[in-house]
Amino acid sequence: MTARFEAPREDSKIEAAAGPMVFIVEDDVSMRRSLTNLFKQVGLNAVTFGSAREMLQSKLPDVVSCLVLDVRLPGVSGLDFQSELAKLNIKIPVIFITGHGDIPMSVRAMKGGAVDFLTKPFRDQELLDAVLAAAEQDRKRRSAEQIVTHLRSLFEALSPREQEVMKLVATGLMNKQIAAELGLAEITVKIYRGHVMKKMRARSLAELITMAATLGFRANRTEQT
Amino acid sequence: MTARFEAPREDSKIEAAAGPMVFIVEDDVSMRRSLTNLFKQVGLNAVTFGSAREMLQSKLPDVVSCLVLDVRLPGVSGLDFQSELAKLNIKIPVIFITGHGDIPMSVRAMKGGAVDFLTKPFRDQELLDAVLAAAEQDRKRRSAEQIVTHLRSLFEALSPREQEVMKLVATGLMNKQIAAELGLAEITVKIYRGHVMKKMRARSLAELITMAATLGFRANRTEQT
DNA sequence: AAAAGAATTATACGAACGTTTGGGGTGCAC
DNA sequence: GTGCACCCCAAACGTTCGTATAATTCTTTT
Repeated sequence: MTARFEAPREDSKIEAAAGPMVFIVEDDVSMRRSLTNLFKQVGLNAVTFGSAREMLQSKLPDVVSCLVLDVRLPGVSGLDFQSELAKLNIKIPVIFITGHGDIPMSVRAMKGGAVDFLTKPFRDQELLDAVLAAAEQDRKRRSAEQIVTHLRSLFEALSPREQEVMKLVATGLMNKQIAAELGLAEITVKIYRGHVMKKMRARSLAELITMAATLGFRANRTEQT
Repeated sequence: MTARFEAPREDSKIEAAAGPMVFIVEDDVSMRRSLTNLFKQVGLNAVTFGSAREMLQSKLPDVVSCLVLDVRLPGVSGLDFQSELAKLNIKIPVIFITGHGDIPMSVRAMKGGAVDFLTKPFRDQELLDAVLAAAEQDRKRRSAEQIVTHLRSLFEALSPREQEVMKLVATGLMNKQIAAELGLAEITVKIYRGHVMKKMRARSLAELITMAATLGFRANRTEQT
């Protein structure tokens, strides 16, 4: 092991993508500070906001993250903010903390998909456990979502005809039937089908069917509702 | 609106399979009675138990149902009972009711998958709404489960060799490759494959692949964990 | 205007699939 | 021991699939 050049360790501009991020929406300044300290101590990247609006206005980085949210906030309440995030299709896992909670509040939060609902005072470890669980949940969701996003982009790169053919192939129709359905010659369908396999990078019909299923094309009447 | 004959309302022997059933586990006798009355009034079939053990000992009918569960019970607590049901793989939706609840309790219940957590006193309508939602949830779960159960029974009716072939077909292998994998002649694989299609009642490869996916056979590395 | 890509079809051929017909053998249950 | 299910294979034939070659038309991009 001779001494050699290595990539510098202090390139703090890259580390943004390192660990999970924790967003904190909390109006109480001292609480905010203590939360931030807690997270920094265990190496978590924490970013704080004083209100829901503040957080919505800043553009959130696209990394594994979770949200520690106070229920009682100036302006929109934490619970309403949770609904709002859902409506905006922002799927960040939420951990509520509150000093003045009640049961209906916690139930509403949990129904809304919250990871946890902690009442002050709580032990640091409780919050950290919740944050870690939330981050893990977000990581899984992202990795699943990334797959369908990738597939969708491949699919959208298909020509319209190719897309139609792919859908019908996934339905289980034969080339002949697809041709009839689309008013084409069978040979044409075969060619588009070949394009589909190449462009979707499917190495077998089984893979293509699986992709189609992932994209939400239903093959048969296996399930509904 | 002329008077006309209608199906008789009193055929109580058939109605067992009619609507959803509501199980009630509650030790307080007067509460039990009032709950029963409430459900009867809206045409729901209610069955009560005084404790968790009582309910576990009676054999539950296999119909759409839900469980209204008091948190504070003699013997096992409602929350422990919920865990126990999960461990026993009994997936009945649970609605908690309690007179002496706190937030950690409700959070644990909701994390455990409870549909709702109501504190006494609650409005009748609140409980009814929860029960209806729970029943609907159970109905969906059952209909989904029934499909995989059916598929599994078809799959298990295959001979061992046929099962192996089906798995490999679902993987996207060609007959030739399957033959090599299993040390068979290609023609043999073709024949088993034909059996698989018939016995699984698949009318196309696409359907078979979908079935295999439903049964949990993964085709490619599309997703994990 | 030329290039590029889409949509479309034809002819042709080889590979893969599916089924039928007709055999072999084993092992178990009645 | 006869029947039955499973296991295994072959020859043969027809169908379906996949791809290559080649061509026409249209639209869009450069």
